[in-house]
Amino acid sequence: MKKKESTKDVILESASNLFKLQGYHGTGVSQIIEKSGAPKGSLYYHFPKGKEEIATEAVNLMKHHVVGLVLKDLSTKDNLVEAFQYHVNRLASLFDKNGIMDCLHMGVIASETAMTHESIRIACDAAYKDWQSLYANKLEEFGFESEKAKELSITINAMIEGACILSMTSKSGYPLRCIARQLPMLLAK
Amino acid sequence: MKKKESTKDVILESASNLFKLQGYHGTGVSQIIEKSGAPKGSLYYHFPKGKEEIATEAVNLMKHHVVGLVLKDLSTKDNLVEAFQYHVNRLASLFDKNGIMDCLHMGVIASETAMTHESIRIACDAAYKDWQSLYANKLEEFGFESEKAKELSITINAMIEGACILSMTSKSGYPLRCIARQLPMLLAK
DNA sequence: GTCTATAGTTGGATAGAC
DNA sequence: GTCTATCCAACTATAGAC
Repeated sequence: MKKKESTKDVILESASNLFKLQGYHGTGVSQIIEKSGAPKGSLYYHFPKGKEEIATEAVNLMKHHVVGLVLKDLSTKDNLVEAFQYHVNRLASLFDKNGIMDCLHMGVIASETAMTHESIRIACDAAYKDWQSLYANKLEEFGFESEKAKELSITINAMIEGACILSMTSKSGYPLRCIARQLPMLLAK
Repeated sequence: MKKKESTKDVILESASNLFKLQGYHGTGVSQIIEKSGAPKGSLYYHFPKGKEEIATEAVNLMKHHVVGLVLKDLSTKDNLVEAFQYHVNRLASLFDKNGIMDCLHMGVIASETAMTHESIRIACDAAYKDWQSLYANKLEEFGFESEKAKELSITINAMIEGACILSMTSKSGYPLRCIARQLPMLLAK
């Protein structure tokens, strides 16, 4: 049984893609309704609080999407370092192939709204913490003590976010591949 | 002899501060002229190509500012790891004190414009590469081979940019301090 | 070189018919 | 729940007096 995609879901998916690429202020409500095909009235029916509410829910959608992606990537290898390297290198390959950072880069919207739109900031914070938990779980699985695993998970999260920016700016997956090669030192016991 | 600050410089400094905090699309030309005190006519006299030209030159200003800051921070310690840790921890302290990431965070404007405003992208790319050169020089000074130094410098750059985002999102300098503590592993020989 | 006034467009948001 | 028409504020940019 195929689940019909509701108008709300269509709007949210279009919004999520646009926000990832152009950021919060760079994306207009009119652009969202144009891409989703929905009329402006529907949008304000489903999201009465307007743009900020759409962005908050779009961030939650990105969060769930990335959780799935990370879980899949990290479970492909038996070796800890190789698992994380596979994850990062796959992001690099996707970027080189598509020319856009179409996954796992929330940094733009997070930095833009951190000091001005509290509800979006909270959603971004929750997303980052969820991803870090996935990393930390994997690290503990391989013998890292809880506190150390937490610090490493934050470091890995930071490296990836930063490398996404450097890759976009230099138009090359090289920075991402570069941090992948430093993971053995970082995760040495 | 005190050098008088030209109208152009005042505009550029205001623009630079606003772009760092609010990003490219989040900052209006009207806001820049309001903060700088200059009238709109002057702005378009000094920057005929408008907002994009202001942003490009504002990024160059940030670049030079950070170059000075990095050179100063890295020269305070004789020990390699301690020098970099001092640098990162100082960013964390500044953030905790001021509540804003007022230095060394160009990620917002870089990601926002990477795919749409080529001249700004090039300016950001040049800034990142300049900072990485400073890091790489320090690393080579302490015996790292050229290629390895380059990869580490990119990694450090990525970690800092990413940690700035996480610190802003979580409203705490903790992520920055966290990556500082992982530097001994990363820079071990 | 400096400043004002304003053009022209797009932004987010709303009212009300269906 | 869906869609259209429309409001008003904000935006970038320009023209032209001084």
